[in-house]
Amino acid sequence: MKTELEHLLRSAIAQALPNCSVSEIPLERPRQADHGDFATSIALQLAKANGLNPRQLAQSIKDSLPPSEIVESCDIAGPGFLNFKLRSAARFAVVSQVLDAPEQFGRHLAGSKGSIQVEFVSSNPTGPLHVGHGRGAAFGASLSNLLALAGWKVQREYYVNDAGRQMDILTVSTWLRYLEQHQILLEFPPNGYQGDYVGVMAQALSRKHGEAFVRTASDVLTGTPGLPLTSAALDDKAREAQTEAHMDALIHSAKQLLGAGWGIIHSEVLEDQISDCRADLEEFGVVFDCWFSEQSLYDSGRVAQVIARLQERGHLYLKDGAVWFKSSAFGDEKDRVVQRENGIYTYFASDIAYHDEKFSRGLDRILNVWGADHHGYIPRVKAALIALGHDANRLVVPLVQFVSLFRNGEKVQMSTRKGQFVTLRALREETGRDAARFFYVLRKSDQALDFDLSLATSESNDNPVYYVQYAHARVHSVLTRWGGDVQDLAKSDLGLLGTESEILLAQQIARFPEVVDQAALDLAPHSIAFYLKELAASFHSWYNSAPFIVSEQPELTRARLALAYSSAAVLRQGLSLLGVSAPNQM
RNA sequence: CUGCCCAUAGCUCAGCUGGAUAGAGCAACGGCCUUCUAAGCCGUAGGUCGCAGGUUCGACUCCUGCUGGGCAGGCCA
Repeated sequence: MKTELEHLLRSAIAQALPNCSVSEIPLERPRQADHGDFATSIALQLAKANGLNPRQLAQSIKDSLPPSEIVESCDIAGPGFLNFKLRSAARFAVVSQVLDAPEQFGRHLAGSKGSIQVEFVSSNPTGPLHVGHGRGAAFGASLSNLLALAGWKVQREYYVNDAGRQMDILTVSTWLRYLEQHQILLEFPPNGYQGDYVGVMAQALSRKHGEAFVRTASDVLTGTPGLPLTSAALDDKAREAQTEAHMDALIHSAKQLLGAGWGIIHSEVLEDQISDCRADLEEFGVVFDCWFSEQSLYDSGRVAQVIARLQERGHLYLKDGAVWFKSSAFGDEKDRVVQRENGIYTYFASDIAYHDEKFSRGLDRILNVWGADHHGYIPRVKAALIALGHDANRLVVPLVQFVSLFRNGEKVQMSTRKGQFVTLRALREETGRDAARFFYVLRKSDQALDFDLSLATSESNDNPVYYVQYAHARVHSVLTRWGGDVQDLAKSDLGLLGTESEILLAQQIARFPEVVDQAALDLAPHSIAFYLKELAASFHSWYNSAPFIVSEQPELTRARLALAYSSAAVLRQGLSLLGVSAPNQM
């Protein structure tokens, strides 16, 4: 409908202004009904560029419009707007379009926009996902679905940080709990992982390996500086430094004492965390095509190779014993270390390798969904890509802001440090998957989110999830009451429709493909959630305005049910983008 | 100190890459169930779009400055 109008306008403009090339024609659905079904300000824009009177230009565009089946009238209004009113048949044509192929509505040919990778969540596999990861998961999954519908070939990826110190700390933490369970008592380091899941993994180690990993306390502590005493005359900074040094020494000691056993514990702990994470996300309706291992970049030599390439291109230099990347030459605010004084690569080094690997896959676009606290990291990654000769504009990094939980109007206190964070699993258990998925995308992603648990769990009309789902359930309830064959609805006489609320609802339905396109362009799944609320509102309003089933008028009944059924189909389609179910009964 | 994000109705937030009289949900007030699910609908009221300039036919939208809040600035990840 919209594209047809665009064609009409394009041909009219070509005739009215033969020498003018028009790239894009803005067509909007006016808020006010008396401004028609569609309006365009194109005459205002072209008048400016060509030094013409806007209203006169609008008139000549109008006069040049080719005849059309769909246009009832075209009016010039205000300073030079062109307002189009559609014929009734054109307004309701969308109903048969939806009924003919519900799954195809709003869908572009798969891959027609190109290929895109969405990397999201990518949390360290060092503990359960919490509510912050949940937002990244809900956003990334919904965005991926949205992009797929809009015609992108989408690759969903989770980057597993399975190399590096954090994994070592988790491994040591598990081992220390294991030793505890075997009566080897050591003070548990405050910077170790405190959660209960660590003890659970330790028990699993005992079941599988018995006492194979038991060592004496004095052996374990050999070579460590010990933990700083709380009463010691050290300032906070020095105490923290010693705590970290103690952890590093513990890791070193554990590797020495355990030999091959270290690798066994490390890999079992990792496997445990990844499978737990995967299961958690699957229950949340979030599935990945690829779990990409950071460690694999080291194993394949990719990290060393990419650093060598930067070296060859002359973008590295030595300073204070470390290897620096000259990122400031490519837009970063300062240079960054890629290889430490001790020879170990930084996280940044493997990240360069990872992004280089991504860029070698031949994807048209690459999205990294990151927590907003990582925004300072973007310039250095782009700098590395540019330095390697890539087109860094292919990389886009949507940022996801923080989540605060509220229960009964009070903020739920969370602190990652003390291990007091609410897990995604706990949130799902409290609110259910549908409410959680919907609430997460109810806010623009770059805006901090206050998640109202009381509202999400309330079975009241305040709850937007139920509001939308209820509209869908009502349609199916009526269809059941009617009892006819749903397949017949496609053959209904839609000419019988035409009340104000019916027109409004049909317009809402017709808007879906436009909303999908725009939301995909903006990387904004929240637009889908807002649209669904509006679509549901239009439906509920119509539902209350008149009964659908009129026993003495079977044809009218059929036409109305066709409209109702197409509403339900679009609601289902939209909800599925967000990973929310569309129940037939509530 | 520097960079990024945010500021819209009493509250929580939309506002379609510059358009017509700035929208929705809560909360407030007044109505609608012997009829397809009231988890619903209809109506009333509520605004100097943080402040001050600038760009132009036209600004919530773009630019500059200011105020107020969030985040980030490691040889951590």
